[in-house]
Amino acid sequence: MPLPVSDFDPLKAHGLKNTKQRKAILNVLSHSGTPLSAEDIYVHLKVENEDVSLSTVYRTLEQLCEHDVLQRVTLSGDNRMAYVIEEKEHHHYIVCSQCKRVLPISHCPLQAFEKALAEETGFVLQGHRLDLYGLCPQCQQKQREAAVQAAVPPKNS
Amino acid sequence: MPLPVSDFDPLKAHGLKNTKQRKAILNVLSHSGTPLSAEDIYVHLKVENEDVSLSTVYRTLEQLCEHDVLQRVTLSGDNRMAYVIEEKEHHHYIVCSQCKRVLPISHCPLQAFEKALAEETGFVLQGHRLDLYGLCPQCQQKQREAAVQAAVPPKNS
DNA sequence: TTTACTGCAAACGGTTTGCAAAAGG
DNA sequence: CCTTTTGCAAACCGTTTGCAGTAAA
Repeated sequence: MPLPVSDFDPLKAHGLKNTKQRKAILNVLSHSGTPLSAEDIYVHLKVENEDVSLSTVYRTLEQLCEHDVLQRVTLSGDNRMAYVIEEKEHHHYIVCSQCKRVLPISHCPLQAFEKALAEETGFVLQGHRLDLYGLCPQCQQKQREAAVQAAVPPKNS
Repeated sequence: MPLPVSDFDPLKAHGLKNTKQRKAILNVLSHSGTPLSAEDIYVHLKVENEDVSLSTVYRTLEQLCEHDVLQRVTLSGDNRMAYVIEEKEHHHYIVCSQCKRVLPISHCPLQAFEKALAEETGFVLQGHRLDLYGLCPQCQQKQREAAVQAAVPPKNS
């Protein structure tokens, strides 16, 4: 359940001007559980008749990333950047390679690995990028149905 | 130690014509332990006075990926695609966020995690993307030296 | 000789930027 | 008012594509 944005105002908190456009962008992101691209946000706003130019979307997103209000992520099989409201807990995503649905994953399995890796390589670890892809239950189901369909010898037509 | 490309010819093996350009591209990749971008390869060839157009580089890379001779990877903090000779063993990379040096990591820690995740989410896992970033030993050293330098009160300007 | 391949230049898609007008504080 | 911020259009950068010429088999 997304909290109302107004509860803690990231714009005022960072000395940024409180414009209609920025509020609208933050509003879209705060109501989406998953990362959105600039274009996603742009069309979302268009649908809601909030008129914000694409460059403003880009500029706002970048600015909010610099202030650590948002986080940039890049998901498998998509050349675009995507953005989420910065969460306190670190987590990853699994993307359905068919319908592109994105599911957040709360647990990150890499702490132990990073520690071992640091010892082994001498690197000081600063972060990582992990995302997974697969078929979501719904698309598996569709695929099964299609297979059954194909197995039936075509009657007429 | 990179094997001579000629040992097993991926071009002939896949019914692709054995052109000078393709051999040159494969040669560059087989002598690089780490992923290279199209541009990387292009300039590499230019330096060696092998004249290959950038579009040919792109077309060759894509083709070889389709035939599973190469693998596309995308590394943190770089919007470009990079390419490596396909290895039998699955592995990942750690990138130095300062000097951009890339170090391959042989062990992948995600098998167990994927299994658990499949059970938990109902997804059929198809793959993942993981890369790590940090500071390499050399850049840590440089940073330490810089810190010492800064600690000394500036004598004469 | 046939077909695959190459180089060139132009197109493309996502992102960034310069500039003059508009709006926040 | 003064400073940000905005919208527009043009630039940008990595990548892809159409096409006419070239080279492999």
